[in-house]
Amino acid sequence: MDHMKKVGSSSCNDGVLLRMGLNDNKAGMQGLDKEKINKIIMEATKGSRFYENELKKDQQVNQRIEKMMQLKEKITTQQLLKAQLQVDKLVIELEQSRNLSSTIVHIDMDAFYAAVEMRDNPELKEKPIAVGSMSMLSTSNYHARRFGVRAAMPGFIAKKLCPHLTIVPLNFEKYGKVSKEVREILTEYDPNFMPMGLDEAYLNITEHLEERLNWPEDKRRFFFNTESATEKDKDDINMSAKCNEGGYSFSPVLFEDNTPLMDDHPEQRDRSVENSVIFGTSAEEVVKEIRFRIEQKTQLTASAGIAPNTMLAKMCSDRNKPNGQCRIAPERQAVLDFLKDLPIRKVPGIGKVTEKMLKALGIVTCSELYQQRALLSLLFSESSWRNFLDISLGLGSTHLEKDGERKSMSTESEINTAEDQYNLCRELCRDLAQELQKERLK
DNA sequence: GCACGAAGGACCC
DNA sequence: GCCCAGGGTCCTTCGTTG
Repeated sequence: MDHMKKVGSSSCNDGVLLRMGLNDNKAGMQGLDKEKINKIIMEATKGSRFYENELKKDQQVNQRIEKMMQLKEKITTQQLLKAQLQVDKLVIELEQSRNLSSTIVHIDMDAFYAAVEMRDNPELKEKPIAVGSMSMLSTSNYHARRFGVRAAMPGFIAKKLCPHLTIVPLNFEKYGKVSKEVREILTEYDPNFMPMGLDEAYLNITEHLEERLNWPEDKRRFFFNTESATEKDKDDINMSAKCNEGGYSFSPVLFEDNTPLMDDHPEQRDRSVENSVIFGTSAEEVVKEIRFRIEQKTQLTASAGIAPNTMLAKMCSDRNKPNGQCRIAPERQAVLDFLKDLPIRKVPGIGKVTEKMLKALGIVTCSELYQQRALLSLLFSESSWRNFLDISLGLGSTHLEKDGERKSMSTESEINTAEDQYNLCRELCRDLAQELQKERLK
């Protein structure tokens, strides 16, 4: 009962702070004076309608937690043991179906809107800027993040945190154009890649990797745009090649101090061998190549994650932001090592509510999520606890599904030949098999 | 009691 | 001085209906 009261009473401050206060989950936001920032945010927000609403929502979450804790008190040792057996049986099945054969890449453009605006207006480069309006910001650059300014923060509060912040209005038309340029590159590596908004995408490069093994060097050679960019970029490429360690690898951060690649004289572009770089055949090399090409084409940097499934790839791309990449090797142990001390809040799909509910059960990291699997199966809905189990085992989807594709036949205009029909049937059967497996043959 | 769909919440960008 | 978006997916809950 004691901890229950704690949840209820401490919530007034902590809970609302958790809701409204700085979320330093984002890249470029570590080691800030959180207390000072939170004080400014709270002072600016207190008494507003928004604040009252957040207070109400926080109380609702507390009630949910209280209910959950009451339920937990009633669970007997026997029930828990039984649940443990059942869940562990499922764990064995899930382990057997673990698929490490796909190479999934998550590409994430660094501070996308802000980076585009900085590129197009060099005056903004050294300043803290955010893109959006006084009422809502969509993103901020890394200078601004040092002040605690981040996406989904109202501009007027950001101005209090950083009085000399420049707020640039949104220009979706421009971002759409840049996004298209990036997609043109991505489609060469996976024609079925899955864009997520303007600044993110998932690719399945499994097939590309196979084909690439037989490619001559020239097909893997790319040219630098200008002289000025050459030396530095070459160094960066070489350095990143050396930065491989254990299960995952990192490339150095070169965002803040990176000179932009100005393509002032394309006609003078030197396309000699010295001005080129050859990428290897590994997944890391492919992703370095993609990021290199994106930067050469758009003057913008991207971060990337390489892993056996989409969930891991996404978390991985977050590891070494900005302008970095990270790989989880396709081995069970590498996956589990990556997850070991990872806070559950880093997992896509776990937001502040779920975080708070799990924290009340003493669960903060993914390994704790695994340790409490039996309890979770008794407290949460089937789909929730199964999702928790997938997360703690590092399981996720290994094939990409494009919106609308497969789900509806009417949009398929290219089913002409018998071969098309055969292929479609095969795909549908494979999907059905996967879904049945997912549903445990319900 | 079940199936179904609407409504609302959590989460994402 | 301005005073916390909008659009999407997925899941849960709840009311309606036969």
